[in-house]
Amino acid sequence: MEIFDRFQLLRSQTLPDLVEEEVLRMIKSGELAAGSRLNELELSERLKVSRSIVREAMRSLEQAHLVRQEKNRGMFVREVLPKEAEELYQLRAGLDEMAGRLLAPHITAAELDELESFIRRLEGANGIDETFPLNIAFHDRLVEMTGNTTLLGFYRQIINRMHLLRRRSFSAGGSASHAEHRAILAALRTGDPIASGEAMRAHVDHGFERMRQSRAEIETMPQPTRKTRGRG
Amino acid sequence: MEIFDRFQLLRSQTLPDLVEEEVLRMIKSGELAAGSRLNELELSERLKVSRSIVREAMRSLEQAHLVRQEKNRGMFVREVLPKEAEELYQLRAGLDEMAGRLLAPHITAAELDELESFIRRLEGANGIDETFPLNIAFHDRLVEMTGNTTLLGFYRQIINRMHLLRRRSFSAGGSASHAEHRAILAALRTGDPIASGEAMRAHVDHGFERMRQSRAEIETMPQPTRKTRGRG
DNA sequence: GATTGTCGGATTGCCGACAATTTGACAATC
DNA sequence: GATTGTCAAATTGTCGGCAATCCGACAATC
Repeated sequence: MEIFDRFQLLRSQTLPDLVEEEVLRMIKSGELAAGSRLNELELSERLKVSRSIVREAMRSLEQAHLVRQEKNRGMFVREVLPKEAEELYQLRAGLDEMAGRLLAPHITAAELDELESFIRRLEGANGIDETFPLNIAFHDRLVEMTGNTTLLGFYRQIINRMHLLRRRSFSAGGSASHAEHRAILAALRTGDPIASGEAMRAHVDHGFERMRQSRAEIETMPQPTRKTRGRG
Repeated sequence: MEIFDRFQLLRSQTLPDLVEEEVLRMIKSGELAAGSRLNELELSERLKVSRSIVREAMRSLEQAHLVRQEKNRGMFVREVLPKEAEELYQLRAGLDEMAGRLLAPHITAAELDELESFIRRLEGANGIDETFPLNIAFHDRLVEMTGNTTLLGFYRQIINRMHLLRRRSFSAGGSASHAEHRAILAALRTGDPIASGEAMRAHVDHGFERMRQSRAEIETMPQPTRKTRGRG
């Protein structure tokens, strides 16, 4: 690591930042399941920091809607009910449409190549453990290319919240998905904002339908629950 | 206040929540100007709480992009530069367009009346101190009517951040604005999602242009600055 | 006189301790 | 035996204090 990077790190990273990052990682990876309870003392001991640090980190995650605090009762990883899941999809569709509209007019040849490379890797990948992160990265990069960092921030917030959905199918692959990726790329190539936006929106809308299907087939809708996990 | 409300309050409100609320109010009201420094000790003494409480509240506001923390140097009310201002407007335009699309198909007669009442009051109001909060309330209520609480949450986050813009013109009135409100209402009355969405988007886009104009006339673009205000 | 070194007050980063609340178990009462 | 009262362990809410860092002032050096 470059000396300048370390300098920046020491200068900017506080313990609460690191704890927040770690808990976010645990939520994203599924290590911490939706609905599970977070014990302050246990967390602070595991990460070798004081409870104050953990509490600060949790405040941030609460604002991001990833955990919820009940006064005097503790913190819980949030559960996303079907209604909210649909709302998140609607929002993501809106933002992705925006991204397509914004990006199309000024995307470069190099960027088109980069996106195509993502798509090729996605088509070659198999198993959700390979496709899932690649798919996330593809869409993240596409939004990043718009140059609108505020949009990117909101987009990531939505994706983070979508990680709370039980099934990872919210961003899974499949041949239908691959075709849609190609359609997005084709639209961007023409430089048409409207067509690009619509290709993006269609992809998200179809993704929502695929999730509903797979959920309907495999499991019942998740119900709200107060039940906490064992504390061992 | 109802006994049940007080019960709910005691049950849910923590000190950090109250502090966060208060600082948010101060930022919105302009009591705390963008760029100004926040002294932990001073805040904690003024609000009669410990520094830990203030720090927790600030973590939340930081996640909401309303303040920024510099390690060992303090917290500052964020400044929104022109690039970010434009991005916020683009985002708001996107979300408002979404709101129009979502609301149009199922808006009720009572809701149309309510919105019209807002518009009439806006047309009768004068001075930014009257029009500003009314205008905010009108748009907030409209988004709320969509029933998409997740959308409403993101929308409010954007509006909060827009309060950091120096000139309140980001949501000011004017006869042009009034006409656009009428156009939105008319579109919603027809129940057409596309037309309603476009009316909403047009209103925000024009609002952005109005802000740019007034800023170009009156002041130079705000520059990034490290300078802190006096500490008295 | 401009640069560099040193120091002290002010402020933040972090921690451990105490108080308040919750929660489940068990006893008491009808 | 179902309800109510009581208690203790576990956990969270809040606080004040110590250490580390920053920052401006002043002194020293060239």
